[in-house]
Amino acid sequence: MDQVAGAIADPVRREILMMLREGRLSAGEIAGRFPISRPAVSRHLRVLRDSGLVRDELVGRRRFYVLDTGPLAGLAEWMALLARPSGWEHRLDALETEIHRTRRERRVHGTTDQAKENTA
Amino acid sequence: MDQVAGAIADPVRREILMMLREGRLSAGEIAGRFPISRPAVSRHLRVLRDSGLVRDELVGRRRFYVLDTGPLAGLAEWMALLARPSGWEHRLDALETEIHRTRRERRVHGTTDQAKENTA
DNA sequence: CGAAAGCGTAACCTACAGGTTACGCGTTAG
DNA sequence: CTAACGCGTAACCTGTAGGTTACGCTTTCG
Repeated sequence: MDQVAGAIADPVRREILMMLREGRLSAGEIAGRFPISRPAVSRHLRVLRDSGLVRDELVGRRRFYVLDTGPLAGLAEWMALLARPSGWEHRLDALETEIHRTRRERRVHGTTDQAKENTA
Repeated sequence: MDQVAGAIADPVRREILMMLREGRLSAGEIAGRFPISRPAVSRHLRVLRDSGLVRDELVGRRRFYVLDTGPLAGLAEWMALLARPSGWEHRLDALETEIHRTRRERRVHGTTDQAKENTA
C-alpha cells in the first residue's frame, strides 16, 4: 500500500493512470502527451509498474500499458478505516466492489494479438 | 487533492492520522510516540494542517490536533473515477454524490474546554 | 543485411523532502 | 518575577525523486 500511495502522489502518474482508463496505450503514445522527455515518462511508468497499478504487454517492438486498479483496494480500505464515522465511505465500499468486478472483466481490454505478459 | 495525496504518501503522517482517529492529541503526545525528533514531527503536522486533514486547537500552552477526514473525499472520488470504466454517466453519478455529500459536524472529539480554532 | 523505429537504462544534475540541533516566543508554575 | 514547559521556526545536512542527454538492445522494414 505504501508503494501505491507513493505512486498516486505524483500528478504526472495520476494523469497517466487516467489516460489508461480508456484503454491500453504504448509507452510512446503516453510520452507523446506530456511535455517532459520520454525517459522521464518511462521511469514514471516503472514506478507505476512496481506499485502494481499498471501491467505491461510486449507487442512487437512496442510496450503497451494496461491499467490495473486492484492495488487501490488496500489504500481504499485504509481510508475507510480512517474515516469510519464520516459518511462518504460508502463510495469507497462501492469502489472496492467495483474493483473486484473489474478484476473479472479485465480480459475485455485484451485484444486478439499475442502479448507476453510482464506483470510486476 | 494534490496536497492530500502528498500528505497520505508518507508513512509517519499516515500513522499520525491513525492515532488521531481515537481522539485529539497534543503535539508533544504525538511526537512522544515516534523515534524521530520533535521538530520533525512538528513539520509533519504542518503538512497535515496545510492539506486540511487535521485541525489544531490551542489550549493554554499546548496545541491539540484533531482529525478531519473531509479532504479525503476528493481523493476518494478520483479513485472511484479511475476504477470505473470510462463513461460520462459514471462521472455524473460521482458529481451527484459529491454535491449531496453531508457536511455534518464532526463534534465527536470536541470536549468542553475553550479553544481558539486555527483551521488551515 | 543494414537502417530506422520503439523503449528501457545509465550517468548526471538540481530541487526538495525529511532529518537534526539551536533558538525564540507565549504560557503556566513556584 | 523568574524559571520551566510546550511548541513552532530557522539553519543546516543528506538522500532521493524527477528531470535531462547519451547510449544500447530488440524488432521491423527497405
